[in-house]
Amino acid sequence: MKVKTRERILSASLALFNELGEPNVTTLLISDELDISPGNLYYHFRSKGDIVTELFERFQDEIHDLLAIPDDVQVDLEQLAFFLHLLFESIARYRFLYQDLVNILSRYENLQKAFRAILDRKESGFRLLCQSLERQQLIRLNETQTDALCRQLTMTVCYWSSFDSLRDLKDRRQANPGRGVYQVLHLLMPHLPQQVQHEVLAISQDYR
Amino acid sequence: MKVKTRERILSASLALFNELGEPNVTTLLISDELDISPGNLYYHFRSKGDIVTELFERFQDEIHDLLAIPDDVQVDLEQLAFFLHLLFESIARYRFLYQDLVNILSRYENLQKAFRAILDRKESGFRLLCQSLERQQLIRLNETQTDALCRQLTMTVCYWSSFDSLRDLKDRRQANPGRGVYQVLHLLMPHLPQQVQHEVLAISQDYR
DNA sequence: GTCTATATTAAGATAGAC
DNA sequence: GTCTATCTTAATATAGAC
Repeated sequence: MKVKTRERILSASLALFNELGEPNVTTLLISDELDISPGNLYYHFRSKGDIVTELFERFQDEIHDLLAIPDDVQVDLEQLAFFLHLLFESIARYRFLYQDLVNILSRYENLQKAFRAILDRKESGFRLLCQSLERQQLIRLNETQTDALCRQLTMTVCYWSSFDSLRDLKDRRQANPGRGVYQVLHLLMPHLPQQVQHEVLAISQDYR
Repeated sequence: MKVKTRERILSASLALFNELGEPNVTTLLISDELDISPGNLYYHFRSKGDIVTELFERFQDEIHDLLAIPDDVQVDLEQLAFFLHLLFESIARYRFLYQDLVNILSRYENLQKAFRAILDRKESGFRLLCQSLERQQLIRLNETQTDALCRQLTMTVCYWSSFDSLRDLKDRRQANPGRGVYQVLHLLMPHLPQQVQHEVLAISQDYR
C-alpha cells in the first residue's frame, strides 16, 4: 500500500470525472476502477459531494497560486503566453468542473461562492497583465475596451477547452491547452502595434 | 382544452429545463407543473429524451432559418447588431442546451452530430458576415485573423449566456441577450477603422 | 481499513382501468 | 386522452462482520 487509498480515490475520481463527466460517474464506478468496495470508498469520503468538494479545493489552491500576480508585474509577451499556458493546463486538469458548470454548481451549492471568486480573480489578473503591457507601451486600451477585453479573456479561459472538445466528444482523455493559448493571443493581437503583432503571431504559432 | 397537452408538455419542459437545468428536471416535475399524471405525459412522449430531442429540433429549425445567409449578403453594422440580437435570443430561448452541453450531448448521443453541424453553420455564417464587412471596407482581416475571430465569435455566442448567468445562479428565469451583443461588438471593434469604431461603440451602448 | 450485504430513495417507464 | 398503481433500475449511502 504505497499510495494511501484516500489519495487514490481522489485521483481516480478526477480522471473519471474528466473523461466521462461528473454526473455520469457513480461511486460504484470509482470503487470498481480501484478494485475496492463501495463501502471502503464511503469510509474515506462521507459522500460523492465530498470528493467533488475536495477536488475543487485543490483546483482553487492551484489557481490561487497562479493568479497571485503582483500589482507592478512586468511581463513580456513570451512570459504572458507561458502564463496562459499554465492557466489552461490547470483548468484542463480539472476540466470536469467547467464542462457541466451550471449543473455542478446547482447540485453542490457550497461551491458557488468560491467559484465566482475564482472568476473575479481571473478577471483582476488579466487587468493587471493588461496594465503591465500598457506600461510597456505594448498595448493601448481605454477603460471600456479593457473591461470588455478582460471579460472576454475570462470567459475564454473558462470555456475554451469545453468548446474545443466538442469537436470529438469520443476522446475525452486528453485536452490540448496550446490551442487555448493560441486563441487568447489572437484576442490580444488586434490591440497591438504592427511590429508587436508579428512577434505575437510567431509565439502563437508555437502553441498552435 | 384549448392548447393540446402535447404542446403544453413541450412548453412547460422548456421553461423548467431553462430554469433548473435539464438534468434536474424529472418527468414527475413536468407533469406536476401541468397538473397531469406522469402516465399521461408518457402517453404523449415515450421518454424524457424524446422531449429533449423535439425541443432541440425546434431550436435547430430556428437557428437554421436565422443562419440562412446568402453568399453575397450586404449588411451594415446596425443590421449586424440586430442579427446578433436575434441569434442571442434564439439561444437564450433554448439555453438549457448550452448550460450543460457536455452532459446533454453525452446522454443524448443522437444530438451530437446535429449540434456540431449548428456550430459549423454559425462559424460559416460569421465568415460570410466578415466578408461582407470586408467588401464594404469596414474591416480588414487576413485569413489567420478571420479564422481566429470567427471561432471566437462562435464560442462567444455559445457560452456567453451561461457565463453571464454565473453572476447570479439564483435567478435563472431571465436571460439578457443584449449583454451578449455588446460583448460581441467589442470583439469586432479593434478590427475596425477609427471612425467606424465610434459608430459601433454607440450601437453597442444601446444593447448594454 | 476493508469487505459484504442491504437499506433508502428516486427517477424513468409501463399496464390496465376509466 | 387521462388516470392510478406499480414495476424496474440504479445511485447514494449505511451496518456490521472481519
